[in-house]
Amino acid sequence: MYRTHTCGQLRLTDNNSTVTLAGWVQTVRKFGSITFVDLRDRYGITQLLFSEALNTELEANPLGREFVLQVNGTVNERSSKNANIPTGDIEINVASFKILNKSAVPPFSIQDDTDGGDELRMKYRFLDLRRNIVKKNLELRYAVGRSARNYLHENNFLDIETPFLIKSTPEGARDFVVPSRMNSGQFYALPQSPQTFKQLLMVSGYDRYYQIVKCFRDEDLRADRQPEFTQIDCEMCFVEQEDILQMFEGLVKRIFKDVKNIDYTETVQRITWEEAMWNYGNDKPDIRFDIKICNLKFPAHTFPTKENQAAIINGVSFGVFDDAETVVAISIPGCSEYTRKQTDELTEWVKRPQIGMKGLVFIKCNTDGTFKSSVDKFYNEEKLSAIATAAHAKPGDLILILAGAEERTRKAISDLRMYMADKLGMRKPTDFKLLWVLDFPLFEYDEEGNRWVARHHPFTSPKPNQIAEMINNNPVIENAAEYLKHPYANIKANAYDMVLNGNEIGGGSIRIFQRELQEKMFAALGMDAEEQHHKFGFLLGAFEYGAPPHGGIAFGFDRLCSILGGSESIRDFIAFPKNNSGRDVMIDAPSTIDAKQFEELQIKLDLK
RNA sequence: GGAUCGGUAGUUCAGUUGGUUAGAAUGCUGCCCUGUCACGGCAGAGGUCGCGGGUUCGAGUCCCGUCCGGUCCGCCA
Repeated sequence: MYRTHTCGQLRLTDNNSTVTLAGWVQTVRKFGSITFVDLRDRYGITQLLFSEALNTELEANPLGREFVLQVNGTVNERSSKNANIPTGDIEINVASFKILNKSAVPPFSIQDDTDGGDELRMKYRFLDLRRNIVKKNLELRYAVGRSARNYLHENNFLDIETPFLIKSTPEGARDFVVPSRMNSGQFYALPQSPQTFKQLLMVSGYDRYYQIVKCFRDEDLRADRQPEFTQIDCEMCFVEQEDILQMFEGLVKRIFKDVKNIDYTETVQRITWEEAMWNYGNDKPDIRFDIKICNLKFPAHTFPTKENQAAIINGVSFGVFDDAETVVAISIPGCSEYTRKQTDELTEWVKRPQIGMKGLVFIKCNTDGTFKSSVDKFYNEEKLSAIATAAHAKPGDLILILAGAEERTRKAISDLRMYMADKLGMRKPTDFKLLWVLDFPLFEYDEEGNRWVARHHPFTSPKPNQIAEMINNNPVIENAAEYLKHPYANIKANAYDMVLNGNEIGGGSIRIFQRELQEKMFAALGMDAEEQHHKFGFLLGAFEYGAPPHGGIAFGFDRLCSILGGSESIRDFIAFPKNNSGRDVMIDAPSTIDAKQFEELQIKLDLK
């Protein structure tokens, strides 16, 4: 037997018992003829005492960091206790020991505050995973998965596996492709999601399906994006949007309870996509802090249901605003005393190429009720006061105003809003605020191809009252400049995103289940009948055989874990992640394959 | 495809206006130490300054190219 207890197990109540422990040497502290060793395993650290009697043997078999050690000895109460660790009251008085394996000196320290950089930690990920902090993240991941499975199981969902080797249908993201040896010249694709399979399962009558499943997308990476990632993928029959929202609000609340012991009892807020863009400039707003955009001016077509406040800024000859398509403002609480240096810094920030603004207008709403702005030359006290009122600014606030082209400016004010909130500590990682974003546009206009593309995916149904509008209109865009006047531009999707603290953690839709509508959708995306048949004939065919109304949702499992764990990066919640260029630096993948493999695949490499 | 920051000892980093023998901390090695737990003390080893080219009397430092890594934009139905 290698061990009787783990290194996190023994307490004062075990005093005087004889035990055997096995683990890794964390540290060796030598004091002349006695030596302390911290022995570590997954469960904790236990201090070992090698007394004088073992000194000779220890000198003949010196211990180093990360050696695998087995010891036999007696549990003793310590003379000086360590309150920082659960086993701190006791130590093992070692009677005999055995080095089970030696270790090379690790290239970085195996501690919470390691001296290792990211690159090194990834190269030696198997050592990095020994660190408590990474282990905690993987434990959290397991807890989230287990909680989700319990909830879905209790609600009668069935976990069904779907294939990884499937057909390439590059509608959205690029597919990873896999050559087939037995089908020369042909390729499988790895699934971007099990979308069509779960819909076919609905046709088969498995009315509640889920799967915690790997998905693959051959796109560029980010801190929160990996080429292979995991989704909690769900689908249900005989449901409307409201049923889905209820069910999966419940799932996330359950995860909060099980994993973070948070009672998220309030109803999850809901806003439309249009409101999100209007108020936050973003379709996944962080609503933990109450800063909303004031629209001083914007193109009338952008948010047709709202009126803008252009009257306030008009009437003076200020070219920056007059020439801009959009003028937007946010009011930052308590920042009216910003110095010239601080406002200059903000101006520099919005002028960075990634934000791309030409400048920043600010109005300081002084606590004495006066105003001081960077546009005093153009706007008198009365005008500034009107702007402040429109922006819901209070005395002591700092109003930041951006002007420019609609899309860029709206994104910039959204980024600025987040930047200021970060700066002011308004985005606490321990606060959690959920939000449903509803009523997305069904289509987006692709300028390059002068055609419609599906905003969510081509299986998403339009709002029920707009189905006729979709079927009865010709999707062809005849006047590219006025594409917004096309009936399709106003069709809303029966789709929903769940947003947590400014991150999209899940998204889904009620699906199309009628063949005619699905064909119309494919046609709208520019697919002729032949292409439809080639790519999605199996689905259209299945819709002929009693397809029930259905819908679903998929949650980004890695991202959800990282947010619950309070981290920006999903990499620390994945045991073996890829780096920024999609490489696994530990096993050095991807790599070339040998000539024999090419031969078997009947593939000749001809790199450009 | 693009922007930006970085690459100096095993590791994390500093390195001034281009100027003597490139430093610190930590780790590592050796010696000392019977109550430490970030143990302590003394001594020591350890460097192709990512790579290639250029400017210069002289380059870690300036310029060009390139490779690698981080972050972001595009992209991610």
